[in-house]
Amino acid sequence: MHEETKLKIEDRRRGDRCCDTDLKLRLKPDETEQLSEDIKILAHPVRLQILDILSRNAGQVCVCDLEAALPVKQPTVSHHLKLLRDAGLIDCACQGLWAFYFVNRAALAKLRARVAETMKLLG
Amino acid sequence: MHEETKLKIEDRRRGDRCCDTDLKLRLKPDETEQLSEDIKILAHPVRLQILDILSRNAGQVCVCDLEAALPVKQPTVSHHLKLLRDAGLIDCACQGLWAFYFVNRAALAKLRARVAETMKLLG
DNA sequence: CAAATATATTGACAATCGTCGATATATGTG
DNA sequence: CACATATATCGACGATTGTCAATATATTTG
Repeated sequence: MHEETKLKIEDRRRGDRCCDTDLKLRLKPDETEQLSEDIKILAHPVRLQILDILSRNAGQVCVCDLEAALPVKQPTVSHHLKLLRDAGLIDCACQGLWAFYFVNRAALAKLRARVAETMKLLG
Repeated sequence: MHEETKLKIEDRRRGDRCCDTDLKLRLKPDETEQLSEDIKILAHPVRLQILDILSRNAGQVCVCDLEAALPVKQPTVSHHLKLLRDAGLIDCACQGLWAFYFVNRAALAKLRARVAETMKLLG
């Protein structure tokens, strides 16, 4: 089906077989998988808003404060907090009945750098 | 239920009512919605790989080249290409039987800037 | 026109995600 | 202990997403 010598893309003409091009991936499959997983965390308005709020009120915001500020109910807030926590982007300090959340600035900076680097590569 | 004067966060004690904090959002709901929508486009390994390939082979890659390089079948490749096209991040030039795709560098740069700005804000 | 090829589209299906009511757990109050 | 409050977890449900076989469309060749 394929010729033995590969067809250069620039020589491809009408009727020539295609798919003989050997495209290398600069991003390795594993890296890509991991990166898209990380980006997914940011791809939700509520999670962006949570990060926005926490970034300016470190350690001073409890779950019900967030619930009051966001368009979702408490279990949903807790759900998104858990995702952000599992991703290492936020953390919390329990104090009495409350859980005061804060951004993990180091982790967020690291993610930011990785995203920026990748996007620069792609653009 | 709530006192008339709001409780300062730093004065909150055990048993005090919470949720009286008036948290302002730096990111407006509409912006946040739009931004998360844009980020979602990047949150898939196949789409990241497509951008990776196209960025180094502008106008030289057809769909079946991509199919050969990616772990998904042709309809799925076309599907992701359509999403990227609808988002304005790529474009294509049809030539005979082939559709040669390329990255819209201006659009990607614009998205990159917006993402970077937001992440800086959050960190 | 008939056959071959490349791509897009459709439709079905499974998997994942987002949401919320209900409930569990933990802490503090009287 | 009984009660109230804050948060986490569970379970169900609908919405969205990802995938692919099948098919449609378009182009080119003979």
